[in-house]
Amino acid sequence: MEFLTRMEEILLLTVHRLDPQAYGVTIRAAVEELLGKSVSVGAVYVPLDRLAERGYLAASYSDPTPERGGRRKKYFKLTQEGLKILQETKSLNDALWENIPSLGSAR
Amino acid sequence: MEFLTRMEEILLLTVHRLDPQAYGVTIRAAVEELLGKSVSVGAVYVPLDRLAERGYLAASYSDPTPERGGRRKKYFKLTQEGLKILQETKSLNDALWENIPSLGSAR
DNA sequence: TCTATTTCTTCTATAATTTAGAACATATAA
DNA sequence: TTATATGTTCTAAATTATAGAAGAAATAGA
Repeated sequence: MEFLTRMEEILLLTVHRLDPQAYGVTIRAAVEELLGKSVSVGAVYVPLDRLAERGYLAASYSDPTPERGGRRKKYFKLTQEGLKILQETKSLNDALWENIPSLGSAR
Repeated sequence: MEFLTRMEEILLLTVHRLDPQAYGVTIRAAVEELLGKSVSVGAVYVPLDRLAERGYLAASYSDPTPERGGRRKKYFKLTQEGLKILQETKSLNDALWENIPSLGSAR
């Protein structure tokens, strides 16, 4: 099975969660909140574009909005392929963590 | 939070699961079974050594065994640090996948 | 108007990680 | 003493992640 890197998993899930408000800035903010640390612009935009190239995300540009600095945004959305790979990733995760009692959640 | 790459997660969990029989060959076989595909020697040994360098795994060499080709083995075991980072990884995973109902397991 | 400021994306160089597989070492079998 | 099996080490190449400068386009305010 072809598997996602961790950053790819994080980004796909974040896009899914933010839908339909997922674009660079909101995605980056959500990832920073999740990880509890700052993340560079490149650390988000570069892999996002790669995920789109691979067909896991579809990108579309919005019109500019009438706000100061309101440039057009590049919105991302999961494709069917993206959903599929996420499901496979979940299966892998479940298999990986199955029967690991001694690591009970330490949230 | 410092987080594990996916391969690191897979390897730490595999070592944990195989304990006390975790050495290169058994680890590689387990990973191949998990992923359902063949994995090169380097893809396993290189990151294993890095995990040991970082203190997440402890390595120790066994004596050779009286079998044809029975060379000494390099056994790996999780350290306290390794357990800790796995627990943190589990927390991250739980947070990531929380409230993603539409991706119900597709095992 | 024209300059400042804001929002957002693109670009690109570097670092880090993964991967493949050749090379090497050493054990028993024949 | 040569063949074969089991294991690890080494290293070059490919892939991925990261930082952050640069660029583009919008409104605000003088």
